[in-house]
Amino acid sequence: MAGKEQGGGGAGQPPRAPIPAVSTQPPIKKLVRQLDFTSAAFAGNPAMAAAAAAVTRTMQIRTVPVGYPQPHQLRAGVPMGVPQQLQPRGLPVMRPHQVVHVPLPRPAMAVPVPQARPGQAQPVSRPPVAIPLRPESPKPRPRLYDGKDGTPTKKKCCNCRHSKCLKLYCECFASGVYCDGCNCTNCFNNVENEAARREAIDATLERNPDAFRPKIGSSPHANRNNMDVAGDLPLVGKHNKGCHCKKSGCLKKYCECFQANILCSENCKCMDCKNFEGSEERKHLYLGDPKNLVHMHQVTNAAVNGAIGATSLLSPSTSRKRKQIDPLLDHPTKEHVVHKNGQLSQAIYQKNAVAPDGSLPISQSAHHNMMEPFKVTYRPLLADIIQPGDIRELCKLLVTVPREAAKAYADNQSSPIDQALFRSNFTVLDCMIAFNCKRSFSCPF
DNA sequence: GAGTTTGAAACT
DNA sequence: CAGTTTCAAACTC
Repeated sequence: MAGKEQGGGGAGQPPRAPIPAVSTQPPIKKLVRQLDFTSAAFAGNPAMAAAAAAVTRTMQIRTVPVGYPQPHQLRAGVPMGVPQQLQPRGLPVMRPHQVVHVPLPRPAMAVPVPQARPGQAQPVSRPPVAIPLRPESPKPRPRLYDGKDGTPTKKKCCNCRHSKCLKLYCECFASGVYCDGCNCTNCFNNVENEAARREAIDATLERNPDAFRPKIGSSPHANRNNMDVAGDLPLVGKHNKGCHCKKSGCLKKYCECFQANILCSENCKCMDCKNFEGSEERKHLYLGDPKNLVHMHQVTNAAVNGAIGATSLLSPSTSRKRKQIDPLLDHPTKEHVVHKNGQLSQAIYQKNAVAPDGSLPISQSAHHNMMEPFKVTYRPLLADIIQPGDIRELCKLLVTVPREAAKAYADNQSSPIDQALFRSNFTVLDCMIAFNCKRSFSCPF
């Protein structure tokens, strides 16, 4: 009701507290020993330097810290919304290009950020995440599925008529952006109506503290290696609330899961769902329309790059939705399937496994009350980018060039320590390569 | 572009 | 929490 929506405390608020100290991103965590491919050891060998640089880039990709969206994903550095634990009644605040440490309940995505108010304690129980605030508008939270071609696009224009663009019906409002150039009527989602907007935000948050959070969160079960059978694509994250589709089969954009290019999960309460791993309908949908494949690739690229949340890249995911229990595995509840801490035993991983039909490895999850145990497979992050042939070429390069370089280096009277370091670097590197070559590559070092 | 369908959000 | 209504996007023609 309108009265209820007016209930917030927007007007007359005390001045906002200053934004916490400008942050810098924490140092990138090194997952493996960082190899110094830029060292002088390669200075005289362009080919080697190039190969080393390529490997270094690969390693850097792997070492993007969890919870840090890429800069382009932070176009949605939105000042609207959320961390209720921090700011139950948070309001949008625009500050020019500032970065704020914000405790996030879920370390996955760029989340609209309310600014702290004076007198409100800043909980410290959650790791801070740097989120830039921008001056002009609340920018939308990352939407991975904006463009019809899958390209993450600038925000949509709404066509609201009755909601004043102050309800979640309005995509702009829901995304945390002012309406700008929209086709809406009687719009209150603008600077001129900031007070009303604040109240609406308050009311919305009152109804649902997570209202402005990304709907597609990083699933604790999400698996970066979860590849789509039909589209040969990773399907990361899952809808936090799940969809409730009845007629669309979850294969139309009415379905928020489908729209976000994720599979329905156990969170969903949909009927006649066809948006699950292995679904023939879904497979045909994508295979039949190359544009959809492009869409999925583009969306996926954004997701893998962190828009959905890096954590989704690190843990197994729910990707397959099934409504029957695997008779071979009689787990009565999902708790038996999904570990409480979202982790799965390493034992159930099958590295580089391939589905029986020759398709890419699939991950499985369950649905609703009828769960199927995970049979998660593992795939390297770049498995579909770097092909085995590429690896072999790289291996050749890394075998031959270093030998020559090592010889030249040794001949150049380098110190034993330098030589040892030089060799040790390639031992680690070679192990990585050998792993990616499915152990078909014998380490020459 | 108008009308219909759909499902999320809002409401009771 | 479940059922109903409202709403706007997605879809169809």
